[in-house]
Amino acid sequence: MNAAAQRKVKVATWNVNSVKARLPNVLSWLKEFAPDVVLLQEIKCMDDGFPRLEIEDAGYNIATHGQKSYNGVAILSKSPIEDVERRLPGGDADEHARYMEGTVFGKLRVATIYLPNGNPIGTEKFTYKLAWMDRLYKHMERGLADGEMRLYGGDYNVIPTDEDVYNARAMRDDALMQPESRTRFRALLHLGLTDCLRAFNTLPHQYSYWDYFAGSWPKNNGMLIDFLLASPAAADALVNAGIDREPRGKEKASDHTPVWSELMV
DNA sequence: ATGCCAGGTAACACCTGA
Repeated sequence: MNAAAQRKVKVATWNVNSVKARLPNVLSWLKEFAPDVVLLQEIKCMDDGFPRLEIEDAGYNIATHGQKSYNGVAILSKSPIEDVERRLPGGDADEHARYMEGTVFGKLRVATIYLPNGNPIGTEKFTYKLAWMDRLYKHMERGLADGEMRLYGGDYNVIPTDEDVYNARAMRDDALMQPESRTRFRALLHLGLTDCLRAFNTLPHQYSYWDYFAGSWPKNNGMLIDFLLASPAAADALVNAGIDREPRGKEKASDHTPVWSELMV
């Protein structure tokens, strides 16, 4: 346990599906939910297109790893963001902006992850997903060796079990459900990581994503694909976790909603 | 079985997403 715990820090991960299109939603959520650290995915803009001034005015420091049109990740923090690293090692030809990490509150190492979707299966997209997960495994294995407090948050694009989706049968050929994807996700946990949500909520059918079409949100036809994974030191400091469904019900909502946890740092 | 909606880019159509 962290005997010197001093401050409760609320960390959230949220795939916003374009930070520009979502700016009013993001700003109102930052004000209402008041997270200390936010891990964003799918900002869908380059670094110089990020709405930096508006989010700084809300009280956050910002680090971005942007890309034109697709992907892109960011870290927001009420503390300075130190020692930022923007590449997931091992993919020399990989130009996708899907990973970034930095240190917040002087001691908590956080990563924002936009794991490849991988559909359709049987194509190079699925091969890329699996290779990316293997790279993530190796990087986490190295990172966890120092025993520090780490949180790996993001859109993992994996449905871990059939109880994490509204209709497993309808999704059985989806890349998010394949044994190869699930095995690799479990392998990350077997490194010693704790799924923050599941430390506090073991109910089935807890969702973080709902399709835009076919009335998925009002019918609660969702899936759980966004996670905060804690290193042992961070897991020891956890005090709460959950899913904030409010943003998904707003006008012009992202198809994902924030997953959050609180820990003593 | 299905990208049914949404965003970006570009250009009035196509790509990507999960």
